[in-house]
Amino acid sequence: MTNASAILAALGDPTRQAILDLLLEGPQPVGELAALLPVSRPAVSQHLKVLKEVGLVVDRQEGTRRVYRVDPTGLAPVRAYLDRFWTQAVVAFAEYAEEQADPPSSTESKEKDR
Amino acid sequence: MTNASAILAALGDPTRQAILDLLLEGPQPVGELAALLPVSRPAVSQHLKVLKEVGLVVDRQEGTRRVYRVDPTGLAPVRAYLDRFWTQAVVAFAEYAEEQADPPSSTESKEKDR
DNA sequence: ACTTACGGTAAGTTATGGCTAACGGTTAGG
DNA sequence: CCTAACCGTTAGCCATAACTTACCGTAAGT
Repeated sequence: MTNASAILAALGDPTRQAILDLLLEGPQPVGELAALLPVSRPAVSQHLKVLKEVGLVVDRQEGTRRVYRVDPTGLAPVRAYLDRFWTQAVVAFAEYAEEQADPPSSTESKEKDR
Repeated sequence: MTNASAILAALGDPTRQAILDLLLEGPQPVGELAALLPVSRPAVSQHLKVLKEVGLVVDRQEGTRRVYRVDPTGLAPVRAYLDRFWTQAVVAFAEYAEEQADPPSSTESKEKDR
């Protein structure tokens, strides 16, 4: 499942975010991406390697060029992770709120509520 | 809305991920977090500062201690961003697949399909 | 008032990661 | 077969950010 942490780390870099944004327009070869970005072609290659390792993009040999495209399924782990995170956070907040509104066994009227 | 890129960058660091995971168990003071992590207390403070700036956590003074907890709403921008990303990726893939299955106006039988 | 506990901040060091330049490998085309 | 286009990989440089140590402020407790 390519640990969600690794995917988040990959998504953390702004250049990789830019590459993914470009690939959202459609599949593109490496040279094309490099031409649209303020970094060199090898830099793009390295970023694509990272993105490929975590499963966010897939590549395809096309003649002498290598065309990359985003892999929709690659985002599944992050979505699942964030969903878990979301529900957990809500639960934690609910417990916290309840604990605030309904003090179980503490001095009841020590501090004013409003 | 604290740009989604900034939140993703914050989520990229493994130590911050660990801190957030701990905070999912419930609100905790800084010292408690530092005791559970392989880094010093100031390091935790600095990470909490970053997490707070992007809106992923909120803090609350509690006596001499400062208790942090995750803010569920802080994740909303990332969820929105990833949702957009997801649908875009699916669209891009659909166009790509269609282009593969139904070559519009290219040399039709130049390469073998199967 | 003094002390203790707790945590944010600053300064300095270290390490990680992104970038470029150079090289090599592969594919198509003449 | 030779050349040109395209791209992955390596080595090395450099910037950033993660970490520690030290210091200072604040809030209780005695």
